Amino acid sequence: MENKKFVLLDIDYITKNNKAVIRLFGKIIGEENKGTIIALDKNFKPYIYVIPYDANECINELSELELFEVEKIRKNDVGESKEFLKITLEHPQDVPKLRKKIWDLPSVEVVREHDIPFYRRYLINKGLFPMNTVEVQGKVLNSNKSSQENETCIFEIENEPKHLESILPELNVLNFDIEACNPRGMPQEREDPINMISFSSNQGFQKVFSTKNSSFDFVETVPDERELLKKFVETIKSENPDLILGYNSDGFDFPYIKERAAILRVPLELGVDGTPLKFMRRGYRNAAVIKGIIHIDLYPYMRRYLQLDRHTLERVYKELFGDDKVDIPGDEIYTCWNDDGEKLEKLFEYSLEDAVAVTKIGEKMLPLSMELTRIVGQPLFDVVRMATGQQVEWYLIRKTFEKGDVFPNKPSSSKMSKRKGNHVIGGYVMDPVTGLHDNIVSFDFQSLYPSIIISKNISPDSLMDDDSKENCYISPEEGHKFRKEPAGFVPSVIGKVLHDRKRIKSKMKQSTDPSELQILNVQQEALKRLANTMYGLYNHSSFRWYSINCSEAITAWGRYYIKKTMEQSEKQGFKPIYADTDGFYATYIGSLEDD
DNA sequence: ATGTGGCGGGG
DNA sequence: GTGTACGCCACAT
Repeated sequence: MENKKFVLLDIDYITKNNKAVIRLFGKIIGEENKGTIIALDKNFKPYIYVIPYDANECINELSELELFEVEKIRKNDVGESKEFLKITLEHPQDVPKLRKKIWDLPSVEVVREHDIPFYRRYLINKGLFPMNTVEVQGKVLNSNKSSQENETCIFEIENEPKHLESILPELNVLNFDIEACNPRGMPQEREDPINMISFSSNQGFQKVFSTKNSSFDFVETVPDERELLKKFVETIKSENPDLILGYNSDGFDFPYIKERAAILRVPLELGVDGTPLKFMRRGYRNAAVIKGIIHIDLYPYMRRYLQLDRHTLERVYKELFGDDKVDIPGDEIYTCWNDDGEKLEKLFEYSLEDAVAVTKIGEKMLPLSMELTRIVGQPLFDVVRMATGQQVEWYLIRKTFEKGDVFPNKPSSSKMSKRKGNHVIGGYVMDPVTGLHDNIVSFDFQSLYPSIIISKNISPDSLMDDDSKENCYISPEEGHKFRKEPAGFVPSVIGKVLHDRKRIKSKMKQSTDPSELQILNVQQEALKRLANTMYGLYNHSSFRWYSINCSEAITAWGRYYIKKTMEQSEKQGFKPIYADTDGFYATYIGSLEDD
């Protein structure tokens, strides 16, 4: 038996002897023996829940199917205690195969928790958090070749989670960029070769591989494109990064490399387990996947984080760092490449600068996402590609599991389009009084909606549908009612998030260490993002905890409070001149009464 | 006003 | 892979 401690980078499962085996990819830190590790667990089985009309009849009907185990269990379903059947299956792929059959049984009302990818289920149920340290017991493989049989690990989480600041510097981040060109526009992967591949890492590694010569010593010349691609593979192997970053690498660099490598028959066995680069469809875009290395495309990421008119690498770089980087307009790259003097040299510089810019943007932006990863509890690869709403949803799913409850299903597409037809009145807006104003004062509610959710206990599980008017909060206008006790699921989660944030902010006041301050600031920003996203989700058609009543109640109370505050301010001698949702501006015209 | 289609970004 | 998810603007109806 070995004991190993490592940072959990990634997770998946493979099938061995018809059984699912979870693989945890990690990086050993804080020891001399740094390195990649793959830990295996074959003792975890998929399961789903069923709400039966009649439990015994249902067990009877289920016995026709080949299921591993069926068990009666009482659980809370959005505040309501119900009898469930927990059905354990042999293999994750049995779930999509059998759930429809099970759902169609006469004694089954509904199937629940049937759409959770196996690795996510594992992270949640084992209480594991990617980008945090994990301790495992058992036989453990070092990377390369996973041919050994019957490995088992028993997992234990470290009691004291490591601080991000002690993990971040240990991670090796490799950044890259490719150059190709075409006289008529965008290079075509079928005809135009790759001319350069640039690398830059957070450890100071900088190199450009090219099929042309240069006087720069950061350029290494190779005889042909085949060798260039081999260098690409070799560099990733020798640098052994934990993360690989690019800019539009999901949509351009990796697909281009894959196509060129296929044409030139260069194997792209980049994964730490030796598997090739592959693409996964994730919603409307593809994501390039290298097993065991976290690939992050900063382009879609920056689009979500920065509200800009354009998101070119140049534009984003200027926004973050204020200064311009060397830029060559797209249509001049062909001319530069076919010049053999100064212009070609400039292209080498530009190419490396792009990789360096990616390094710098990564260093600035990644701590926030790593922090979110450690809160949300899903892999960094997934978290950086998720909309905030999805991050919140996975966070709530984990919280539901921790509470011991069953979470809601995703809505069917018909339910979703029905929801889309519902419209909720937004925040109160008062058109500005035109003209120049003196003595302007601004009034702001600090996180108005999260506060309302907590103080009025607005949650699907505390929503009342009976006629009683006892012990509840009644919303203005529509008159939705929320039980005062017990604390609802969403309010208590938001409450915890805001409480954690408060704790971090007070820690910030005591700290003077700039690097600690920076990390703490990132943490509180991550928590703020989560808290501020939650209210709007009640009105998102695909949200598992969707509730039009909750949504209406929040904005109704919001309008009520801002109007009331405006009235109060008028009594104190202020004249509101503009209001929007959670704050207003007013001019001071003096006390109305003499005193 | 509402529906559908295309695009971003990469060289 | 226990999958299939963006958000905005242009343009047409």
